Amino acid sequence: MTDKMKKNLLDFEHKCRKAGLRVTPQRAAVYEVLKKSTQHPSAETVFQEVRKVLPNISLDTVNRTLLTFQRVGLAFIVEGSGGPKRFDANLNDHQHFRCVKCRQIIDFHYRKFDNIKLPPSLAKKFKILKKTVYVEGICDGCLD
Amino acid sequence: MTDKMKKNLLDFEHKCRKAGLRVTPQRAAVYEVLKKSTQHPSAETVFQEVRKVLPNISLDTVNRTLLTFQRVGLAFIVEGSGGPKRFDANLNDHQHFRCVKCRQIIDFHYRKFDNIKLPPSLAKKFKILKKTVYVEGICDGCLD
DNA sequence: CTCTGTGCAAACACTTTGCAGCTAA
DNA sequence: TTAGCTGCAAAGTGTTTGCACAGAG
Repeated sequence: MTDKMKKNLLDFEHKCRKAGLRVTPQRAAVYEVLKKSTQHPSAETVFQEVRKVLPNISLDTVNRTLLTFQRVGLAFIVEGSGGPKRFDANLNDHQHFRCVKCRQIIDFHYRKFDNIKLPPSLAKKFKILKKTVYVEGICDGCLD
Repeated sequence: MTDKMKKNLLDFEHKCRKAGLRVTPQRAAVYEVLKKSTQHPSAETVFQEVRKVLPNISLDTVNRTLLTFQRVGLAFIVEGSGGPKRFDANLNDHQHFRCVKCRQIIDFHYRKFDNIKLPPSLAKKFKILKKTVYVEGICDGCLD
């Protein structure tokens, strides 16, 4: 085990205790993989990777661990992922607000967001098809 | 049938022909529902609604119709929806670029995006938890 | 020792595919 | 007439849940 891994483990243990979670080899391994990854992996991808270290871990554990991490703030779920596809016939320029409670998506339109300037490095490297501002929160109906 | 519905139907027929699609009652009904909705419905939600007009339509047809609409540009799939959950342990400020071909998500960080100002009407009405810029396109690896 | 976390299996939700019959053009 | 579309059924992918046992505290 490298020094860096030891340090990460200590850091992880501290974060777990703060959240009232038990420190298990499975959780440590999942956290290691997630920290190292820059690809925003799905549960399946994390599972494949963690298996190299803990061959007996189950996909369910990975799933639950990731959800637990998200619950206590050790990880995020990438905006909008999971759940069914959502469709939109509004072809006009607009932005989306998503309520994390009722999963409703509410359109809004703010003129200043219509022509966002991307960093040149990005615009040069990739073919850009769509750029928008995405907002997440709790809607008025769910606030009560 | 109201005048507005007639007009929409004509508009829809025109768009279909331009895309080389046949005009079927199912497609017209799905399009009607999607146009009217401001909620970015899932296939299931559209299905429930369309059923009131065409009781015999199947969920599969709704699914395929929505995908067809997206293919020919009559509708969009809301960013990131569908597919498995994606996780992220990067707690620092950053933005996401998603490749529509390989579904990879690439982080980028542009300082100007760190403190986006939302329209006051939105900030007043909802509890905002997260705001970010979201970019979709084709990554360098998929461009060849 | 106790109670949380894990692994397994089954159920569930959403999507996709293959095929036979129907229908818009 | 005929290519494209629909409905049904089955299979595929991803997620969730219930339960018995194991292991962290």
